[in-house]
Amino acid sequence: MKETSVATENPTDLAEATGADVVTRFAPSPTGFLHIGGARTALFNWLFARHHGGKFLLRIEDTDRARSTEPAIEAILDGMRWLDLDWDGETVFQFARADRHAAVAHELLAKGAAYRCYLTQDELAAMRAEAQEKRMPFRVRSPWRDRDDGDPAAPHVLRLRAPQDGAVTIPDRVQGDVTVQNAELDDFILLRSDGTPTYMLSVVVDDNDMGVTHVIRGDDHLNNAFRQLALIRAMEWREPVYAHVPLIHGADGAKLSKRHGALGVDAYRDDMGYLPEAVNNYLLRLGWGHGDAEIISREQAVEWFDLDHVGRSPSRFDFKKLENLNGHYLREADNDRLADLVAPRVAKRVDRPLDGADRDLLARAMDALKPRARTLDEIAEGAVFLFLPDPLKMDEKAVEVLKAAPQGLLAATAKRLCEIDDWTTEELEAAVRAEAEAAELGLGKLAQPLRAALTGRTVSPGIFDVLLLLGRDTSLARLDAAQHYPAGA
RNA sequence: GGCCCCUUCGUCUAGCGGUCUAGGACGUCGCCCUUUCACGGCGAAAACACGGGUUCGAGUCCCGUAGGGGUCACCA
Repeated sequence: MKETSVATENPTDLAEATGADVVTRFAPSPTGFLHIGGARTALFNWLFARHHGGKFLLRIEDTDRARSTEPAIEAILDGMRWLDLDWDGETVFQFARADRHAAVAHELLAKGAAYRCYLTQDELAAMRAEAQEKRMPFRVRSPWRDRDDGDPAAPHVLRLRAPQDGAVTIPDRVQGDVTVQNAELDDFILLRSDGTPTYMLSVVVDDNDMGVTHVIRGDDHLNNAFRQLALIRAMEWREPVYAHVPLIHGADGAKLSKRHGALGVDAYRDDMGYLPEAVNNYLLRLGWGHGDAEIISREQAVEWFDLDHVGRSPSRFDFKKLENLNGHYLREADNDRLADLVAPRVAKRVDRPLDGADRDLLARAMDALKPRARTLDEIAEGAVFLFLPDPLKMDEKAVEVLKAAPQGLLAATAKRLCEIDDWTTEELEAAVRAEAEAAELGLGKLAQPLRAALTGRTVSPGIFDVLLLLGRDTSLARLDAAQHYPAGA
C-alpha cells in the first residue's frame, strides 16, 4: 500500500502504469466516512482484482470542492487499511486531473460530439416547470444542440451530443442485459459554465486513463452507466465491463442513510468492537454466496469470488449475524492481539490505565474470556473483575447469592485454599471439591458464592480459572472481605 | 409520476427444468454438556409474493398484478 499522495500529473500514463488484464477501482467521494456499503463495494472490487491477478486502484472523487474534506479522505483511507484492502499504485485524486477532463471535453467539442449550450438556469427552471405542469417527463432538450450562433464569450456549458434514437443495452455482469431508450437520456453537461468538469465526464476520463476494465459499483449508478457509455463511444474508447451491485439496506428494509444506520466503518471498529476479518466475512456474504460456505477466509474468498454469484436484490444489514461471526473470529484470534485491543476498553471501565503486567494478565485470561464474548466490549466487560480495586463492588445478584450462602462456607473454603502449597488449577480444584463434599453441597452451590465473592458478579469464567487468574493474595482477600460483606457493607 | 432493477424461511443465502416432500447460516424455541454465563453437540418451528401461461414436468423460462428499491442537478 502506497502513501497517500498527490494525484499523478501526467494522466495518459495511468493506463500504461497498470497494464493488467483486470483493473478495478474503488472511487469514493470524500464527503463523509467510509460507510458500510462503500466498504462492501471496495471489498468486491478488491476481491475481483485479486482473484484475477489484476490491479485494484483507488481514486478519490474530490471534484465537489465544497463538500470534500481532508478528514473524510483520511477516514476513508483509514477504513480501507483497517479492512486490509490494499490498493495498487498511487491514490488518484480526481480534482487534480480537471485540466485533462476539460481537454477531453474540448476534444469532443472539436469533433462535434459536444456543443456549447447557452441555456440559463432560469430557462432550465422554466422548462422544468412546464414539463411538470403538463405532467410530462422532464428532459433537457437544448435548442443549442442545433445552433452555432452563440457567443463563445457568453456564459455557457458544454453538453454531450448524445444519440436520440435507438436504444442501448448494457450486458451488466450482475443485473443482466439492461436496455434503455436513447430518447430517455438527455444531453448531459460535460463542463460547467465555470469551466470545471462534471462527475459524469471525470469518471469516464479517469476510468479510461487508469485502464479500468471492470466497473463494479452500487446499482445507484446503473442509470449513469448509459450516459457514460454514450461519452465513451463518442471518444471511441474501450467500453468497460459493468457490474452494478444492489445496495445494502437497514434492518427494517429502509435505505441506509446517515440518519439511519449508515455508520462509518470506524464505528464498527471503535464503538461496536468488531474485528476487521469478521466485518469482511459478513460483507462478503451480504449479496454473494458460495454454496453453504459461511466462514470464509481471505484466501478462500480470493479463490472463490466471482460476479456470477452476486445477488440482484438489495439485502438487509443484520447485526446479529455480524455479531455471531465476530464471536467466531474472536475465538480464533491471537490472545496477545486481543489483549491489546481490549486493554483500552478495560481501562475505560476501571478508570485507570493498564500497565504491562495488567496487559499480560489480560492476555493470560483471554482463553477464559473470549469464548463468552461476541464483541471486544463484551470481553472487556468480562475482564473487569481482574482489575477492579478492593473492596470489590458487588452487583445485586451477587449480593443475593452471598446472603443465601450457608454461614461459614466461605471461611471454610478460604481456610482450605490457604493451605494449598501450589496455586495451580489442580490444587485449587481439589481444595474446592473437598470443601463442597465436606459441606455436603453440590459444586454449584459452592461455586456461585465463590464467584460472587471473587468477581462481584454471578457470571464469570470457570471458578478455578478465576481463582488462578486472580492469584492467591487477591483471592483470599476477596473471600475474606465477602464474609463480612452484608454486615460490613 | 417517467425510466430501470428486484422478489426462496424473520434475516443472509443455496438452487442455474426433473436429484426440491426446497439445503445451509444467523436469530428463535427445546434437549444435552455443565460450577454461572458462554462455547460445543443434537433437534424443532420457519420460505419459493400472487395470477396466468410455456413444458410431459417450473422455485428454476415468459407475461401480467402487487410489493420493494434505484434514478431522474451546472452533487458525486
